[in-house]
Amino acid sequence: MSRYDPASTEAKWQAEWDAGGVFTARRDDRPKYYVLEMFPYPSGRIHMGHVRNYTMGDVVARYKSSCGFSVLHPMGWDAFGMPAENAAMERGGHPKDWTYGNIADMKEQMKPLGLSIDWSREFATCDPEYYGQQQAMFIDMLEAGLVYRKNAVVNWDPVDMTVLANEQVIDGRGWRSGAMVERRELTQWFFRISDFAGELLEALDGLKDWPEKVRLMQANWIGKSRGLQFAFSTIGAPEGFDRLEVYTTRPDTLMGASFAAISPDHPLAKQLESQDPKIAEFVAECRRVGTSEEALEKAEKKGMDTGIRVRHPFDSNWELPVYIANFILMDYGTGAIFGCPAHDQRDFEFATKYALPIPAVFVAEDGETDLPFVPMKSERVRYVRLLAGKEHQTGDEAVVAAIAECESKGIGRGVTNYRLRDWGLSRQRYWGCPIPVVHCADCGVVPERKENLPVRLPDDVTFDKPGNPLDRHPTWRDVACPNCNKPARRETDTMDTFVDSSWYFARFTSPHAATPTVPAEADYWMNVDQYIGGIEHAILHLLYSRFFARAMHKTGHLPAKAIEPFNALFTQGMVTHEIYERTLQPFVSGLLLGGPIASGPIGATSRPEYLLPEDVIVFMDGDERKAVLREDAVTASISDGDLAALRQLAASDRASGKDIRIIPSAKMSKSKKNVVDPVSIVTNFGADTARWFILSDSPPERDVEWTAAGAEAAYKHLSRVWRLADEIAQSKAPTSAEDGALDRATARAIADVTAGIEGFAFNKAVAKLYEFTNTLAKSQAGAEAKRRAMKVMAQLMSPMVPHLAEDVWSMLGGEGLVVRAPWPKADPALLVEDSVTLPIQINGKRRSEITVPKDMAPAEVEKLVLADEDVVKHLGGVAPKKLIVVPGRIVNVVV
RNA sequence: GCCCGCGUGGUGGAAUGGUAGACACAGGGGACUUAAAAUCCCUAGCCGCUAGGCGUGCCGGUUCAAGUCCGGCCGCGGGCACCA
Repeated sequence: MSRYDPASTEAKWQAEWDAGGVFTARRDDRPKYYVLEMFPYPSGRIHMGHVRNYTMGDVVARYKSSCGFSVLHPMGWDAFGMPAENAAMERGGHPKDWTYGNIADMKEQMKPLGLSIDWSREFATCDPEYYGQQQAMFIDMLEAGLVYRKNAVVNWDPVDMTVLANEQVIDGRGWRSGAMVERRELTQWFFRISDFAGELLEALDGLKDWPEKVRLMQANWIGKSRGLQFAFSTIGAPEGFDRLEVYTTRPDTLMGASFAAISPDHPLAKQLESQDPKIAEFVAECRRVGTSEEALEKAEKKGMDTGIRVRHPFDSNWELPVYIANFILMDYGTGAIFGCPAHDQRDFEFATKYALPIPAVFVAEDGETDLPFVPMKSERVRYVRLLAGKEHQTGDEAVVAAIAECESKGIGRGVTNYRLRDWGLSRQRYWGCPIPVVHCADCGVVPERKENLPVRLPDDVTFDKPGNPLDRHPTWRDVACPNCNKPARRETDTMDTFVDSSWYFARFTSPHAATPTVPAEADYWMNVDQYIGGIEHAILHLLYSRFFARAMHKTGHLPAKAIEPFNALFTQGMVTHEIYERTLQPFVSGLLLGGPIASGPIGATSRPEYLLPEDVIVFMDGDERKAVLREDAVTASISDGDLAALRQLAASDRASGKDIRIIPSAKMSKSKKNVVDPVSIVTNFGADTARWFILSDSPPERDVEWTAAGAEAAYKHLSRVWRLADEIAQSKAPTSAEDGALDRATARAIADVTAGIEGFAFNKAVAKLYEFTNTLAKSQAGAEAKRRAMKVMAQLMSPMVPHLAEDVWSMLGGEGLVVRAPWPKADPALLVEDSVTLPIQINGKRRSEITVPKDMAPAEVEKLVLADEDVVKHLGGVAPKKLIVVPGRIVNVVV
């Protein structure tokens, strides 16, 4: 072989690794290291986001393996979910066939990437072997009181007669029927995650190796608040509603109360609804908004006076109206609030809209009172009545004082509240894990017997009409009660797919066991030492997994040490690409009369058309980047490099209105066609090029833009390393005076690349490898010194570009496979520099520099600085006021 | 609407509060070649002939010293509980 040829060598090395069982995880006496990337949904095609995710995990896995750890690096499939059902509805076929077909396709696409995955542990969440164990745990959790049933609202499509996911509701309408969506109550299963709210919040402090922002997002999501819960006494309310409980985080603003408001889902609202058609109409209108918080918050704030009044707790003569308002959430607090327009933006808008008073809470000595959102002129501001005479202080203190005062007067009590709601897991869909219970007229809800698990999804279902096919499958649905054996109905709801992904990491420790986990295996492998995935999972998936680990511990499926299952978390950025768009001309029959079309699109029927990156040629026209259709260039026999011809083609496109616009980079998406298929990159350049490019340039946590130029540059660099290794392997140069310098550069490279990998700064590790390559290529050292350096290069590159590393290693006669070689260590003696160059600033501006021995005393440095020619020139005879010497870093002369 | 993050040359980015722009892409110049590709070398933030000045989204502050810390804006992105 005389040139870099990934097409032939990559497959060869992969076969050698497989044959040697290099990546099979083993429980032994080495310390273990568990690396996990968030497992993929089997959509059918891998995309660059997957490549980035798995490459990062692979770097860590291979690096840790070289460092002497017994590494677990598994892969599986998050295989239940709506897309499979949608595919069945649109194209026919069965979700199962679609899903397993996609898994096979994706695995085939992933294999050539050369990932160090232990494929013997692979599973899909839709395997009965997996979801059967999930059902067993559900039953355990039911017995442990961690699951319960209650009513909850869903999006209901009244035309299709089916439940819709939030993403299937578009502008308040069902995505297929177009009908206005309604909210409807169903009895559903819930996990008691809110019981763990305090614990899940406090434990965040211990997650030192999680990104700060993820911990903050979770803390905000859990939303701990301290407030006052108290009851208004009501006037004119229906029987049983003589008190109205409200919760407020701002009891100090109680004197600013203007109205009370309840959620449309509040029991009082429901009671009124049945009595008053006008209220019924309003509540129905409120329910036409979707269930998502975003939809509720963005909707126009509306309310309706119920006619009921409540007495202010501080003054029984002070009456407040009770509204039903569409922005009050039933799930938070008591589903009822008091409105304080002077101190809450939303309440202010509401009060303004319905002409309600805006009472003051504070008063200044000169009589100035607080107006909504206008800073007060007076500095000393005191509360009115409640907390009377107290100066207005920071929020927390005032709240604590207000709660104390209210409690002392017998008005309510201080309570701690959480925003976190229980996790509703019921889904009215087929392609999910069946909830293993049976509904019996006599016995109620009865769990399925464990020996009957798994409750398998039936295969004979159709998707020709909307709704859940399990509901209309009598032989599956109608069963005998496991308790009394009388005819009963199986639960037809399935579990939220988040349940599947909340414990898969634990299942990987014993993927095919007859119990959910095996103690010895879970003890050895848990926790996940490094978890890697997208920031979009920062809240839900990670919070649910943290809850599930606790629930699994309570039910005996995980050891206590695993209740925080992910020791370290890394959230990677997205892969983006620029977008190529042009205006698709409407089809015009006949001749376009009247000569050339002047400019621009024709009429209103023009619409944008997106083009795949592979179908365009991008080039520079002066300072401007332009693009033409590759097919047009080929037709006109224009080569990629013929700029003049490309410019001319672009100009003629422009004249005819079919010029291609380049839109700045955005997340790769099918609809915008700005996707690059990893398979074609691997086919054309090899896996190592894809891996090298995706690791270079951008920091892993940030978005990376895929560019063809960048991919080619990566390939060129790898080719250069290959040639350099080839050259060095054949070199017979004698030892030289430069050998020592190269050894020092090698030590530096080991230290820097190791630091880059350890710190999850792969882009910096890559940059250091570029530097090391440049140094080695220029070095005049002897053959032996160069071979030493090049072998270290192979080892340092091995986690990132493992195939090329094996090539280089074998060319230089390295022993065995580099994948099995221990990570190189830098000789500390070679890392020490004896002298240091200090920049000299005068008033913060760099004017000169001096090179001094590393440990020179600051006083000595000062003398040299003041004697420096440039310093003397700049000072112009003026004595400096101050001289700051930061040893080893910088000198600043202040005049 | 609420919560979170990000903003540095033409581009991706580097920089324990201490020389802003490492490394790379694209660009410019050169060598090699009949020519091209490939490869190698040099160059390069902006303004200025130079001296020098200006520069990390904008405005202000702290400091001997600010991309980095603090306050206020602007712009872009992610999440919002039935998408995975």
